Amino acid sequence: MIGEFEYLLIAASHRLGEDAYGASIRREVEAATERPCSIGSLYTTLDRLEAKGLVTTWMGEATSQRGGRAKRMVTVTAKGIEAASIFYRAISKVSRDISWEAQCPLSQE
Amino acid sequence: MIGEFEYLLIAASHRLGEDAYGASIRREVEAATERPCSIGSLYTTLDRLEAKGLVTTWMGEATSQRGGRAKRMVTVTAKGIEAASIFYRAISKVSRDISWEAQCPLSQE
DNA sequence: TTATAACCTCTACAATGTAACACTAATGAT
DNA sequence: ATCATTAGTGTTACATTGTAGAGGTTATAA
Repeated sequence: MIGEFEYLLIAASHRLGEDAYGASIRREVEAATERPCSIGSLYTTLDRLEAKGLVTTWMGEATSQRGGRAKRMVTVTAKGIEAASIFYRAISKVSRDISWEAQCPLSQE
Repeated sequence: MIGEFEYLLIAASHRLGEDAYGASIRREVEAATERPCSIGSLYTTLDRLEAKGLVTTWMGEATSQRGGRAKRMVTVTAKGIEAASIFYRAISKVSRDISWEAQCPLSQE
């Protein structure tokens, strides 16, 4: 089973489609989690996902804009979609009927 | 951030309410993931959740039924609900607009 | 020719996930 | 009585994931 962070990367990549590459995925993940995602975490996990065949990556062309370094593009494989699907289904299933929010107006310890 | 398995335990415990204890939580997790959940995984993770203050556990009475050993009862703390909520929100947010299922009728490699 | 911007790589370590195996305490059957 | 069976829990060790830090490349802008 893939982990939580792995799922975040796969889902973010899938959402981004053609525009999925290291830095954009990172921004997407940060937007979803509302907390910083370190560069190291991201590429390390991307490497692992690729090793497991859940995503494919390749280096794009350098673009002609300030800092236009070549990007590491990402595509989720069918196997990756399958893994994400299983993960998501499990989370959804165990969470059915639960509404985490609004449990306690003022979160007390 | 809590991990995926930790989330499964918290959510299952929360769903079970008064009936949450080791073995019942295990069954709930297995139902959600559709795969076996080893005993060791369960208690090890339960210990960690308790150490982090995300759940409270205590030993119940032995019941008078075959194999009626004392159960380790579990309650999710406010802090645990908070953590689960954050996890769930992140997953939901990054998954918005994605429908994993029905991507490919016959999952090809 | 130096600053700044946008990106990627590598290394090491901490936290989580997981299985195997062992143990306890009750009932039911012989 | 004693032995199998059922329902539970605990411990240890190791594999997999999560995460940060520091450094390196390639481009434009000043």
